[in-house]
Amino acid sequence: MPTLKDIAKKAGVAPSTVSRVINNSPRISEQTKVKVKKIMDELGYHPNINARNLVKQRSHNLGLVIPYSTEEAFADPFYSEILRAIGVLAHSKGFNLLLLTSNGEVEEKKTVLKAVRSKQIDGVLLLRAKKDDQLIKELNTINFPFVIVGRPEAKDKYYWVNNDNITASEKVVDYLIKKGHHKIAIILGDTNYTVNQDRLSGYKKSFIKNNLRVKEELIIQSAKIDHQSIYRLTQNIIKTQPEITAFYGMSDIIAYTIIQALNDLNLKIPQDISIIGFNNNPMSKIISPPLTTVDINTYLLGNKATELLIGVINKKIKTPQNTIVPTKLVKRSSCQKIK
Amino acid sequence: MPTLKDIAKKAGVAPSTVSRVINNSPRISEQTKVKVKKIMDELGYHPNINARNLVKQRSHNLGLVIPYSTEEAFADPFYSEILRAIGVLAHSKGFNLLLLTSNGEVEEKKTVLKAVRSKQIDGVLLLRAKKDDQLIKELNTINFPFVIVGRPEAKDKYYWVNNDNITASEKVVDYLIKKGHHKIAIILGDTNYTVNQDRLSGYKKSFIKNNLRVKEELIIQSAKIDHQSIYRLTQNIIKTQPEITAFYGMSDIIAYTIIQALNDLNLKIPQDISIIGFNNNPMSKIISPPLTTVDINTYLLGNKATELLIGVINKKIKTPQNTIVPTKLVKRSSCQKIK
DNA sequence: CTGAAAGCGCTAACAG
DNA sequence: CTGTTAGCGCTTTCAG
Repeated sequence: MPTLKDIAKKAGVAPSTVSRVINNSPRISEQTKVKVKKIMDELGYHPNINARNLVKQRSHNLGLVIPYSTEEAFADPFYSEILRAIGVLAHSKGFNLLLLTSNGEVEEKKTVLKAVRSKQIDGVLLLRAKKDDQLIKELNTINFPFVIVGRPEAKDKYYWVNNDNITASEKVVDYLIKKGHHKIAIILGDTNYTVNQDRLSGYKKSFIKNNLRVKEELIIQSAKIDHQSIYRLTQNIIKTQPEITAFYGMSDIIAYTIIQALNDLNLKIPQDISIIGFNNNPMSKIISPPLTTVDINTYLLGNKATELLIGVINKKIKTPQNTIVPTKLVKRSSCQKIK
Repeated sequence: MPTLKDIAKKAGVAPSTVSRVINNSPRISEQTKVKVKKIMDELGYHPNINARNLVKQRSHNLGLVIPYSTEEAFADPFYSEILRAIGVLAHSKGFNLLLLTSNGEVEEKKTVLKAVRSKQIDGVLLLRAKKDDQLIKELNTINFPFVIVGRPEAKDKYYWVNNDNITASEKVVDYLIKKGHHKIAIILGDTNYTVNQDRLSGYKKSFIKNNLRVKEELIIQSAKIDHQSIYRLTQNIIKTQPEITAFYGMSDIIAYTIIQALNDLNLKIPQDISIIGFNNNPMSKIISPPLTTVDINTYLLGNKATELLIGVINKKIKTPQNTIVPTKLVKRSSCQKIK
């Protein structure tokens, strides 16, 4: 494998000249540029990226933090989709993606900080925001570029991209209420995640706005959101509170399980009970009945976050800012009017 | 940010000693090791990975090639799941994952080879195998470590991990035939991918073995496997050939769409038509009716492939070999006996 | 426009 | 067991 020096020697120029050709420096004659390029092609030369990173102190890698790879979380198509969006933009801007996987909060922090300190990445994309997030705090104190997909607690201290989950969730419930539903059960995951907090706030806001009482017994929080847990919770609550007319799942994945749990009790959707989800996974239009849900524009979320991060890395963007990606209620046939 | 030299100076030892401490060299006294480590902690030292990579000519990064990020492909939970498996093992062995995304065959090859030649990765994991695969050939001629998840055309030239798709597919069809189905439509994607070739072979083998004629008009191949395409194809074929009693989708994702397309024609699954899929996505047990499918053990597929690749990288494994991961027919309620 | 030379931060002989 | 030293392959002043 030839090095820059080999090229220089063969071309009869100095290494610095070759370097200038590689980096497309303007102060170089067209003639030598062509000559050097030809020899690079001949010898099949490719710059060693580690050498470059070492002197430039820059890796052109973006670190990607996905919630600890529990089976459930990772299986959510939300991550596939946002990964795709991030990948496309990063690639077009000359950045690679480094997946920072881990299986626990402590290990996650370690893994990320190691990549940061060892200069393996130029910035971090955090695909989640939670209460009292140690990783966020640490990255902030060392002043390392990072962007959060989600809402951090300190809204104007960080760079972030998010939906307006509160309003979107409020509209979901407005929609159900307008259809005559008053007993709406909501099932959500760990409220340490701000996304769950916000969607719950929206739920409550709608009730209050519509002069209805928020019934705590209809709010089902569960740290575990695997299939089995949700399945059981759903069946329990519908048995103890058969007056429920609608279920609101905090993600489409959760909604799917709710549907199955109810079907297995011989309840028909939407005739007996209405269901609504959140995220608009590709699957949601396919299942039966097609699921009414909120499109959160996952692709744009990833795209904007990546753009923002690259801006911060390149110091084009210097003050904390955020982008709100619009959402849209997608009405399908899993909800029905109550007489 | 302190460097190795800073540590050496402060500790009053040579740089090489510090290096030995970092690399856990045995020929070093416990005493100095403790002393140096203390100072590393004090100054918050972390080795610069680019410098290390440069001298070691090793990056400890695994390149990951996912089929061109078309919306459809990436949304398949198969990729989330295998990514998780790969991530877990890679991480435990001290490797990071570099996502090599692209949007087209030519660009893909470029992206991967650039990462290879610039020494950014130590090995490549290919999550697909296709006919006349240029990337595979190129990686092979430059003798770069890579492992294929899938069956390459030249079976004993490469390192690969796969299911026995032919046999598994044959058993799928055996199962349907045993239930009395003779008119079984199969819907599959691009047959340039060996996975599709194999699953089709299995389909044919079963028919022949059972002394039934393979009807070409029941084999529906489509390069595009997005929702809309499959939906239309399904409705077309059932209209033109209403004698079909079962559909076999080459992936669960395809099967979901088939179900919807048939439901929309007021056909009941499994009463009117039986459906079977392949892959056993997490969703498949949740939808209604729960889908009969083949569990391909995605996690093990990823795990074995990663293990193999790391073995090749570390030169523990030197001759082409392959692993077959077992599959299992998962019987659920989307298939029914014909009278 | 081009060259010489120093150095990014680390490892690996080789000596001792 | 530890120190000295010469690079790994590239970029970047500084001269010219």
